[in-house]
Amino acid sequence: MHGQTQIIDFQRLKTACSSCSLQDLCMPRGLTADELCQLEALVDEHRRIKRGERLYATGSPFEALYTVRLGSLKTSVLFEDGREQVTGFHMLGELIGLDGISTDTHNCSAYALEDSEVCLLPFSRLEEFARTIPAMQHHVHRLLSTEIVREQHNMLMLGTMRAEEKLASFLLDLSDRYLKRGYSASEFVLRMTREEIGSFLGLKLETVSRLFSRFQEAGLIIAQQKYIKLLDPTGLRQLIGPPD
Amino acid sequence: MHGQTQIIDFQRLKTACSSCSLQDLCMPRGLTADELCQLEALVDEHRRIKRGERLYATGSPFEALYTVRLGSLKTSVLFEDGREQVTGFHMLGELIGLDGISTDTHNCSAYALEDSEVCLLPFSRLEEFARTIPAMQHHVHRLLSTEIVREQHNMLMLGTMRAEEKLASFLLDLSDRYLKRGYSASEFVLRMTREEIGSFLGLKLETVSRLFSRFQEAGLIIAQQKYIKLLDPTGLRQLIGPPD
DNA sequence: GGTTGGTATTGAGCTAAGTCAAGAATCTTC
DNA sequence: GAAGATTCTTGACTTAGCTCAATACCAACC
Repeated sequence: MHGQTQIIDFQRLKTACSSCSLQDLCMPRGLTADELCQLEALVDEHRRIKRGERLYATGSPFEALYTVRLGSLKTSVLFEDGREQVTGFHMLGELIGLDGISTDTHNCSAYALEDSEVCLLPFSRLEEFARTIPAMQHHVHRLLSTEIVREQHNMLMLGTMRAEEKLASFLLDLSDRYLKRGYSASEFVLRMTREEIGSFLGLKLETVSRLFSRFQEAGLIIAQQKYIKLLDPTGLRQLIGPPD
Repeated sequence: MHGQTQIIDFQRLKTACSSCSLQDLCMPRGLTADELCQLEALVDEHRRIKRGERLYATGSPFEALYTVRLGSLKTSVLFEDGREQVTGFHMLGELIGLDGISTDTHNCSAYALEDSEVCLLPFSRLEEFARTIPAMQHHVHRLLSTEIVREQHNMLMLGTMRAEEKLASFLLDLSDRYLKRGYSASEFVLRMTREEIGSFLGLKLETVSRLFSRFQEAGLIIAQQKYIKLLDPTGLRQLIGPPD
């Protein structure tokens, strides 16, 4: 079993960053061939995570960042009394684990929403690399800062939006991200449950479910369980705004 | 007027990082004297902001980070339709502006809550510095990551807490931060309005006001407008948890 | 291929927090 | 130090979203 994993990992190593279709998503543009080569040496492993399995847990030692290579994950923070807040859903090319740098310990947990695969970037090596290549250094700073901005948007969403607006912007955001990855922007299959969507949006699962139904009645979407089709993205966009 | 400002700034420059009481708060431990000296060269200016004035605006070009040297600030993100979400209140020694790295443009705005003063750290120079001193590089990464973790906590708060819990943890957090700065943990004057607290917590100002009154009736605090005294921090802490 | 357990939908009723509004306290400024 | 402008408090009422509960759907796995 372990032996087989080794073999698979070794094969995957050959399809490294330079030939990876997600290169643009997770790595900076404008690296020289030589620099790209060094970058490849950085990614020392791929890891497979089965649906529902955990990639890392809150409190576990931080060693590496991960980029989603296949599938999708969620990250969530836990409160002492068991309450959970999903802090993000992550798809192809997206980077996770940045919160671990702070204390050398992961500050959230990451779970696979479906069978997934991630690239592993040992952070100390990334730091070394960044020291020698300014473009890479700046890229790391940008990645961290972009995560801060993303979370600020989530705070805006959680703090100021009504349920309807939250779900509409959630769907539009997903749609956008699928589009950027070459998938259909109007038709997709959700990888997360109503409860996870609810947790992310600060709503209860029943509310999420009811809203899906309401959006469907209004002719904005088709929602059959996890299957979603956006019929009227403009209409969805118009939902976001002052109640009026 | 401008001349005078120049003189004052020049005087302040002399009380640079090496003799600044906030050194531990905003800069990494374990720099050599020489490194500290280089660090000082980095901070090229102090800036005074009067109460209510803006330090930087969303969309303005990002050039520098700022550390609070005196007073306090708030940062907030704005939604197209005018809704505002306060993303943080920042006091002595705290660093702001990290969200600007992402797009070379500020992604939130910063306003002084009282007459304040900040140290200005030009980011490109900080990057240069970080390239030569690994401890500094790691410190920058940590700062960014810590901001991510802070925002994750805010998301947890916004998404999962009841009004009562939000305000209790807000007060306890403030108390903590005052304590770390050598002020009283149990008695302080709020620098922000009920509306700003509400925006930060995802509540309306009336709700905040009512909660202050309720906490006071319950003997947990004394709240006379901006003056706050925590009578029973343990009681406040017990408010946070499942409704029971 | 039927059983089981997780997931989703929908309804009825409740409640925490919001809205609107009026008045009090405090700060600002001339 | 009086007038005006903010900010804060409190009350009465409304409502969006929650809770509880029952049923339906779907996927996984003997």
